[in-house]
Amino acid sequence: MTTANCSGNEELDFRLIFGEDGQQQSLGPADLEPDDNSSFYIVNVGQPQTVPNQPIGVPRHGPQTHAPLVPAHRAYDSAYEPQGSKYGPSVGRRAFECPSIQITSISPSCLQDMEAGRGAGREGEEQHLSRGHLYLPLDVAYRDASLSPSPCSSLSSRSWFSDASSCGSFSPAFDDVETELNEAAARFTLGSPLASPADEPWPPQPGLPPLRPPALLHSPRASVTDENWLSPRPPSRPSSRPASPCGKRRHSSAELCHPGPASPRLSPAPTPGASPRGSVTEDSWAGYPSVAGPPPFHCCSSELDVPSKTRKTSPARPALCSQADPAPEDPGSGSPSRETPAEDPHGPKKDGPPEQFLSVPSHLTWSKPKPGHTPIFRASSLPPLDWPLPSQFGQYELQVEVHPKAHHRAHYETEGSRGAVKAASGGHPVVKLIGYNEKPVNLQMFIGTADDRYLRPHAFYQVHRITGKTVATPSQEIIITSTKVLEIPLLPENNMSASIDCAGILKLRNSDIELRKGETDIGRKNTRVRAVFRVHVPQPGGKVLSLQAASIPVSRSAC
DNA sequence: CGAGGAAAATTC
DNA sequence: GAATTTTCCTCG
Repeated sequence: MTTANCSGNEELDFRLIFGEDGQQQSLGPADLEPDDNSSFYIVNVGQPQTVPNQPIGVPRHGPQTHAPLVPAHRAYDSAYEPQGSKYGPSVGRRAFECPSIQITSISPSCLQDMEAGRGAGREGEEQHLSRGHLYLPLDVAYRDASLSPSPCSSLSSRSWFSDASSCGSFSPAFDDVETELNEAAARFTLGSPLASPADEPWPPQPGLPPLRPPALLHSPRASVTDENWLSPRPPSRPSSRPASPCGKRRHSSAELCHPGPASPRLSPAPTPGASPRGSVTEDSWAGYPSVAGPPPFHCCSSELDVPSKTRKTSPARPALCSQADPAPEDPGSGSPSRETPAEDPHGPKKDGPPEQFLSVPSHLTWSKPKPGHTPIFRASSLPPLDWPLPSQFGQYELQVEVHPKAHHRAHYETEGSRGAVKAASGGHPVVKLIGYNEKPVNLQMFIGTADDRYLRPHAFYQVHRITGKTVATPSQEIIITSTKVLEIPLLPENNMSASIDCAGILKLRNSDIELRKGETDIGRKNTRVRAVFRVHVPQPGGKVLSLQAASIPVSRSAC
């Protein structure tokens, strides 16, 4: 059957192959290209693509336009795939909650069954998933078991699957860069909450490899969206402290996006019955259905499965607001990957988010940049935020010229902003793109883990856009696979350099994030973060060169 | 708004 | 009970 071996953290060996006859076949890099004649596919390998950073002024279109706002991070869980899913039906990218590879051998008849089972409870699904399917329930327990809390960088639960290096086996397939890299990722990243099967044609469009039938991808349960963001937060701190920030005098900027009292992003949702967890985490964001309207919050959740561990304080939690700030400024910098609800026709649908399968974190397969890998992507298919990228490639280099101070106190939603991250020198961090000076490009920034082995969006922290007279650098917030990303223009006239004086750090409550379905990291003592910068440099042929640079670790992000 | 500090609440 | 996390208060 399907086998996914994770030997140690360093070595990950995937052997997932099954033919129609049920015989195991070996899967090699070359096998990454789905064969129409074969009925097996690897689903949800990799992460949803983020939208490429396009030159300022150029509106982005793409996968990331869905508007879910959730705390960033977890790219792996963010189901997200190139918009339009031209590669096939969109499967919730979060098809799998845990790292795994699902191989499915689907026959036409089988598809029907599955289709029938779609929408049914898990039980029903399991029935349909027989041979050739590795079915991994999303049960939280599953992840917990593997969870290895590692305070510092949230390697924690994920450490088991380990470092990217472990995925070497798949890497080769992507060595061919621009050619197949994106396609492969797109094809194998089937799960995308954004595009629900319902919206996507099935079978896949002609010419495209058949993908897993919607049924397999669909989770009977609430979509990621519902479960996370939309869910109201469980009341916590019954006692003296009022639950949510609502009653408090201070509100985070996030509130701007939130209609209600709840904080903008993570605050509890007002709607009763919603899931207790709803946090702004990445999961939730990604799953947030695109609603017309800027604020991708979710105020209501259908998710009933409420973790026992909940915070009593806030009745509901506000969803992360991707565009809390419309970012009036820098209109021209159209962010490619903006996940504005309105922009994402394929945004996550409530009905669509598949969560019944454990997803295979992208890092599993592409954790670390490999020497031979070319960080060139199609503009329409940018690498996920947790995808390792080099800081330098050829003549280009993204460099953090001035690093932030080693210490910064992040603010909670319940507090006012604590200002932008500063540099040790007293100024602000400075990032520069070397080797390119042709036209403006967007510099993306998000808060990542301090984990040296696996840099990815931090589950407990989000970048926070600072505005005001003290801020000279224009910026705008976008949400990419549930991670808040700040976009700052790098202009030729400024030597493609930018002073990051507009980025603060928002601390999400541990309880909110940890309760998130699928979340395995723990927040306690996980207080080190890094500012991660990315830039997508336009290349001939509609491709972009993606570079990434991270700052030194910043600790005590929360006080 | 941006900080710094401290009390209150949680966790371990 | 100690360590941490969160929230509340104050001040400039």
